[in-house]
Amino acid sequence: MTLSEENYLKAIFNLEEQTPKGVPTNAIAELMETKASSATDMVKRLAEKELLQYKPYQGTRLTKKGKNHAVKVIRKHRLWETFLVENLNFSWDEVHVVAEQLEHIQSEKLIHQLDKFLGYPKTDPHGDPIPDEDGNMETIEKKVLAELQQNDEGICVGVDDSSSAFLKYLDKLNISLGNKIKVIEKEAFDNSMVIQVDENTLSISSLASKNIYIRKTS
Amino acid sequence: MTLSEENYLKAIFNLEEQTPKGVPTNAIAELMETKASSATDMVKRLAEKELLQYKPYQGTRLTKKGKNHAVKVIRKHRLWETFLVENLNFSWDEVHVVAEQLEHIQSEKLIHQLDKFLGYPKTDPHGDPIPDEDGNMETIEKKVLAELQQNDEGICVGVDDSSSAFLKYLDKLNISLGNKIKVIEKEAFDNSMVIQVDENTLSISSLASKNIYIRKTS
DNA sequence: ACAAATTTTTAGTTTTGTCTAAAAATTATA
DNA sequence: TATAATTTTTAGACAAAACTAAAAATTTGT
Repeated sequence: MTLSEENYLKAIFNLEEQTPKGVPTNAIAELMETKASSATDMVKRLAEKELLQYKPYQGTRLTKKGKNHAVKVIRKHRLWETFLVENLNFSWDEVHVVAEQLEHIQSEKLIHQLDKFLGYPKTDPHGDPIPDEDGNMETIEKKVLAELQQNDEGICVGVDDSSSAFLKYLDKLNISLGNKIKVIEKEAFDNSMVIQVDENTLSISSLASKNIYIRKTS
Repeated sequence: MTLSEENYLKAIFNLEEQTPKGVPTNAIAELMETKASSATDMVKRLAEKELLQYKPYQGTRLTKKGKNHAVKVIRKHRLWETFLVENLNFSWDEVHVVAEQLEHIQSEKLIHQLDKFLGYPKTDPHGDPIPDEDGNMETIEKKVLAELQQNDEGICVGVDDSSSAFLKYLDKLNISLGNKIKVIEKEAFDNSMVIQVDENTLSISSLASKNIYIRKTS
């Protein structure tokens, strides 16, 4: 399994959650920042290896084998992110790029021992669940902050980790995993919110509130 | 700088110590377990990038730029080996293969923080010196055990890490870094030795004694 | 010094993963 | 339901890194 194949597999895995009836080639190409023709080529190769099913023009679906492999890569990615934040003083917006590299290191023992070293963490620094050795992971019932109503309360359990600018912004607002968040006011006009984070009161845009995941507590 | 280029650079760096007047293409090919024609191709590419000087049929020498880069890779390799042994319960014969992969991860911050995390170690688990951020490393004055005479004493400061079988053998004999070793008897016939390792007395072949490095203390 | 042996290079292919441009299939629209 | 717009695939090229086979340069042996 090459590096490139692994990256495509991971991308397709992530896309499947949103498009359960066959992932379109274009979506893959976009996420991989490449051309549709390249995505077609790769999808064909992965189909030969029985990592996914592919019918021309109908999109693809990972096979069990492909899904297993993707989950393994995700497990590695999230364990490394945890290590970087917990032990090497990385901040949560810096870890992604490095973990993208580390996730491809091949060694069963390495990842087993890393997991043990970290104390078998259940979630990574962005609140995403870490699969165990058998590929099972906690499903964290999370809502987007934007969906909460006035006086609703919850705990920040995750963020959309795709944008490092966003993560830096959250740092500035002092919002991080585990914070208790209460909706003080919801502005119907632009969907902005006034929220209370632990003891701090602050205002947050609609866009930002759509990227913060909450586990409701009331 | 691709993965392959980095591996060649490292190989050439290691060969230069033994062949200071131009590294022959064949030697590179052999160490890289590839064909001479491939080595020629790569050497040409590295020469274009000014990482080494190359005149057809005359062998190559790394430039300062090439040497710098090679040392950086070696630094990463040895820091990772240290991490694997100290924190992830790897034994010294298992670390090499994994470190070969980890040494190619690109992140200044990662390696800086890893060094700090490990407490700025001076040597790796095989006793080889770890270069600092500026590329400087301790030169450890080491002799091969085979050269010692009867009643000479020393401390085990390194081993030839190329063979995992050898490292496993040393584990069985309970020889590891930092052990005090004394030559009890030297057999002229086959150059085998009877040595005392800490409190243990044992016999060791000529071949083995050529692969153990000692810092003499008497 | 000259033929033989060895080392090194060149030339031509292969594989992986990408690209552009054009063709084909699908979906949307009027 | 034709036609237009969009999506997807095919065909043909390219670059990196390897290979094989053959040619060229160097070194060795007598």
